[in-house]
Amino acid sequence: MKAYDPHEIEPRLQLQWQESGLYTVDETSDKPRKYVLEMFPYPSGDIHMGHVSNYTYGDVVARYSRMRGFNVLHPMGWDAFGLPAENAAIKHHSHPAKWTYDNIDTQRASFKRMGYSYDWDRTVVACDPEYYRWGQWIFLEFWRRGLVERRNSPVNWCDDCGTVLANEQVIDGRCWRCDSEVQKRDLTQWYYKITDYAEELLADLDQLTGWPENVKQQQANWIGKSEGANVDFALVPLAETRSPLASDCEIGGDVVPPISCPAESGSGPQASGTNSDREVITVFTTRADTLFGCSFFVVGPEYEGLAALVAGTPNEADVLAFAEEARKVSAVERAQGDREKHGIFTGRYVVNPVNGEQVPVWVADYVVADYGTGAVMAVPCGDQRDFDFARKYDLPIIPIILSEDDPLYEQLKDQQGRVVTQVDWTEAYGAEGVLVQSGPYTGMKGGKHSPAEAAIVAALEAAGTGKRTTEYRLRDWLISRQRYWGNPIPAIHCPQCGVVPVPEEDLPVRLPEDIDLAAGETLATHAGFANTTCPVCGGPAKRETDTMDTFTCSSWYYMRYCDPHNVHAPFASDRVNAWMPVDQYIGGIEHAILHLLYSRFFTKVLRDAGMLDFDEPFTNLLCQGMVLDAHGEVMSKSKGNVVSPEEMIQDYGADAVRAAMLFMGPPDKEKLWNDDIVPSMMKFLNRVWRIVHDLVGKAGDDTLFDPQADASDVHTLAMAMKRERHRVVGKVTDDFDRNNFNTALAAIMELTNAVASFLRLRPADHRMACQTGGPLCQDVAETLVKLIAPIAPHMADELWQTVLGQSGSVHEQPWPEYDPEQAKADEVEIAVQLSGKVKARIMVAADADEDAAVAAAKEAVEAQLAGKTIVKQIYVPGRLVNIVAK
RNA sequence: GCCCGGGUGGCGGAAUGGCAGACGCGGAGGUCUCAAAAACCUCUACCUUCGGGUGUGUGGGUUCGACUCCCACCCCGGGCACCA
Repeated sequence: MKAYDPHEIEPRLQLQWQESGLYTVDETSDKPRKYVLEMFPYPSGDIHMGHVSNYTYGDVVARYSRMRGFNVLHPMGWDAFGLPAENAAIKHHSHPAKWTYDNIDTQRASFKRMGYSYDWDRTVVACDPEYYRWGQWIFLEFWRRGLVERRNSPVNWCDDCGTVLANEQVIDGRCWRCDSEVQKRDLTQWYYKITDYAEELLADLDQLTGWPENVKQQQANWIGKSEGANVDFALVPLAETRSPLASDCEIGGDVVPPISCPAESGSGPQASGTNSDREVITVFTTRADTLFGCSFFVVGPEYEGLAALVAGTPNEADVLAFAEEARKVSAVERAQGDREKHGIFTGRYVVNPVNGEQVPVWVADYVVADYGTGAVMAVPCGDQRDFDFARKYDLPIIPIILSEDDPLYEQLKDQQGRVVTQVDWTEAYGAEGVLVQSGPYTGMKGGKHSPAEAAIVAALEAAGTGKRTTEYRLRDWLISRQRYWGNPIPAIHCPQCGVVPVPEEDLPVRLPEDIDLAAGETLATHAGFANTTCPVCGGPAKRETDTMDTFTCSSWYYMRYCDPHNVHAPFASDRVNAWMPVDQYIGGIEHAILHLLYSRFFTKVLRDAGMLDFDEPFTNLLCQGMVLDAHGEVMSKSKGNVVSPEEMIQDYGADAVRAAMLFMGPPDKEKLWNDDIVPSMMKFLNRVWRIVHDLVGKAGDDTLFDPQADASDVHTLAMAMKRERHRVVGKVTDDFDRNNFNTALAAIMELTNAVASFLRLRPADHRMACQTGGPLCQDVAETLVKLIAPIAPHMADELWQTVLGQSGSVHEQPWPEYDPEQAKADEVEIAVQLSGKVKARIMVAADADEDAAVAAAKEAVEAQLAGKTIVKQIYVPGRLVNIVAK
C-alpha cells in the first residue's frame, strides 16, 4: 500500500481534471441544470480563510450536484475595479491593472490548488473592457428606461477616498472602506432610481423562501416602508400672527376654547387656513390619529423654505444662525441616536387642519432632512422625541391617547373642551390606546393603522388637506465615483446639447492606459480622455469623467457567466433564462444589503426591459459565517493572527484543509479556527485511505466469512457495516441537501468507524467461505469513496482510479443509492423510563409490537414497580417505553 | 428603543417533542517498539455515603416525556435607528 501523499496526488489530479475538461459545462446536455455560484472575490492579494470557507462550500455543493445527475454551472471571476488597486498603483508608481491582474493570477492559482471545480472558460473579470462595455450598455438601457438621473443634492463625501459614496456605503457616519468620517456636500451626481422599485424589492422578499430570515429582515429594514399620510398645515401669514415672541408661543392658558368640530358643525375636520392662496407646509405622519395632540410644529435645519419662512420675523437672524450651526454637526455625531435635542422658535405659526388651532413652528436638529418632507408635526403625548423636546423647551403636552387603565383616562374621557394638561409623565405614550380630547374621534381606538387613523386620514382627504402616502427609507443609489479605476459613465457634456448618452456603437468608453495616478492625474485632467465631440451636434464637448460604483459591476456578473463571450449583447436572454435564477448562491453576510439588494434591483429592471423571464436572481442563499481565530477575534494583519491557507496546504494538502473547514461547524455560523483541526482531518483522510485499501484487499477474497471460525462476531460486524453503509448514505445525502456539511462529514466518520471495527475483528489467518463477503467489501469501499468525493476530491479520485481500479473520474459517478430497509437492525436498544426518567435499557426486536416491548420493559424495572399502580404506558418504537406508575 | 440570531462538557459542536453530549479535538491509561513517532484499544459532564442524585443561561408553564413548545427575565453577537 502506497502511503497517502496529498502533495503528490493533488497537483497530478488537478492537471488531469483540467486536461480532460472535467468541469467544462456542456450546454447541449439534457441533464437538468443547476447553477451553483459563490460571490466573486475582489483581487486584494492572496486568498484568506474566508475565501477558503466560501469557495469550499460552493465546491462541495457543485460536486455533489454533479454526482446527483445535474448539469452544473459553477463559474468564477473577479470583481476587479476598486480603490485598493488605485492606491497600490500610486504607492508603487505603476498601473492599477498590473496590481489587479497580478493578484488575479495569484488567486486563480490558489483556487486551482484548492481543487475547486470551476469552468475556467467562463471567467469574467470586471475590469476587462469586454465586460465593462456591457456595464455601460446596461447604464444606457437604464437611461432609456428613465432610471438614470443626474441631480444636485447633499451627498456623502469621503475625503480619504476622494469620492462620494452611496447611502449603503456609509456605516455609522463613516466610510465602509476606509472608516474615515463622511461629510455632507452639495454635488451634482448620477443616480440609479432604485426607489422606483422599493415596493417590489420589499414585497418580493416573501418569495425568497430559500433566503436566511435575517438577510430578508435587514433588507426590509433598509427599504423601511412606512404607511401614513401627508398632512397640510397652512402657514399663518406674518401679519395675522397673534403672538410674535417665542416666550408666549404656547397655546395660551390652561384651557383652549372649545373648537368647532364635525360633531358640532356637521362637516369634516376644519379646513381653516387651507385656502389656495395660503402657503402650506406638508408633513408626513404615520400617526394621523394623534393630530389633536399636536402642540407644536418642527422643521429641520436643512428645511428648504426656512429662509423665506423666517424672513421679516424678529428672530430671523437667530434662527438662521441656529440652523447654520445645526447643519455643521457631523454625520458621525448625528448617527448617535439619543443626542440632546436643540431647537429655536421661528416666530411663525401653522394651522392644524383637524381643529384650526394655531401651533408654533420651531426649527430643531432632530428632524431628518431627507425623509418625508423635512418637517414634522409634534405630538409630545405620543412621541418620545417630541416629548423630550417639549419638556426641554416647556411646550404643552396634551394627552390625547391613553390606555383605558390609566386613571387620567377616567378624568378625560368625557372632557368636552380642550384641557392642556401638563402631564407628569416621564415618557410619551407610544402604544395603542383610546383617543380623548379628539373631537369626534374621542373614544376611538388609536395607533398605527388604527380605526382612528383611518378615519382622520379619510376626513383629511375629503377636506383636501391630506393624502394617503407611503414613505420609504431607501434612497436612490448614487452610482458616480470620482475615481479612475472604475467603469466610465458613458455620457458626454455638450455646451449645446446638454448631457447626452454615448451612442451604443461607440462603446466601450475605454479607460485610458497612459495615466499617471501617482502624479495626481485623473480622468478629468487627462486631456485625451476628457476632450471629445458631441455625438449629437458634432461640436467640441467634454466626456463625463466620473466612473461607476463597483457595485454596478457585481450587480449582473452572474448573468454574464451564462453567456460570457457574447460580443453582441451583455448576454443572450435564452442562455440566461436557461440557467437562472441561481439555484444556490453563497457569500458573506456583509453583502446582506449592498450587493444583494442592488442585484435584485438589476434583475427587476432587466426583466422589465424584456431581457429576463424571472423576478429574483438568487433562489437559495447561504450566508457563511466569518472565520475567526481561536479566541473569536477577526483575523487581521495588524493583530498578527492570520492563518494562511497557503501554509496549511503546504503542510497537509488541500483535501485536509477543505475537510477541516467543513467540519468546524454549520456554514452559516461563525467558525473559530483551531490549529489542531487540519492535522486531525489529515489523520482522518489517512484512515479512509488505509481502510479503502484494506477493503479492496478483501474484495477478491471469497473466503471472507468462514462459518468454521468465529463466524458470529465476523458476521455480526459485517452486517453492522452493511447497515451503517445504508444508514450513512441516507444521512449524508440528507445533510448535503441541506448544506449541513459538518454533520455529513461526521456521518462519514461513523461509517469508517464501522468499517474499521469490521476489519479489525477479522484476524488475517481467518479463512472463511462466503458468497457475499467480497462484493460487500467492494461496495462499501466504493460507497465511502463516493461519499467523500465532494469533500476530498483529490484523494477520492485517486482511490477511485487506482485502488478501486475504475475507469473515469469519481466526480462523474452517480451518487450512491441506499435502501432504508437495509439500514434497519434486527434488534435495537430502547430506553425504559419510569415517569419520564430513564431507569434501564433493554434490547428488543426492531419490529416488536407494543405488548412485547412493554412486557420486556416491565420485566427490566420490576423491582421499582413493586407496589405501584400503572397509570399509563407509552411505547415509541425503536426509542423507548415510558411507564407512568403511582 | 425596534428587528433578527444565539447561550449545551476542558474546546469545536450533535440531537423530526422521545436514551442530552453524535462526530472530532484535548486529556488519562494501555497495546506494539530497544526507544520514539505513527497506528490501534479502553476511559473521559458533574456530585455521590455507590443506593442513587444533578445537569442544555435564569424562573415559571404545557406534556407521560422539554435542549426542543409557551410566558417572563438575564447575558452575548448582528442589523436598523431622532425615519415622525
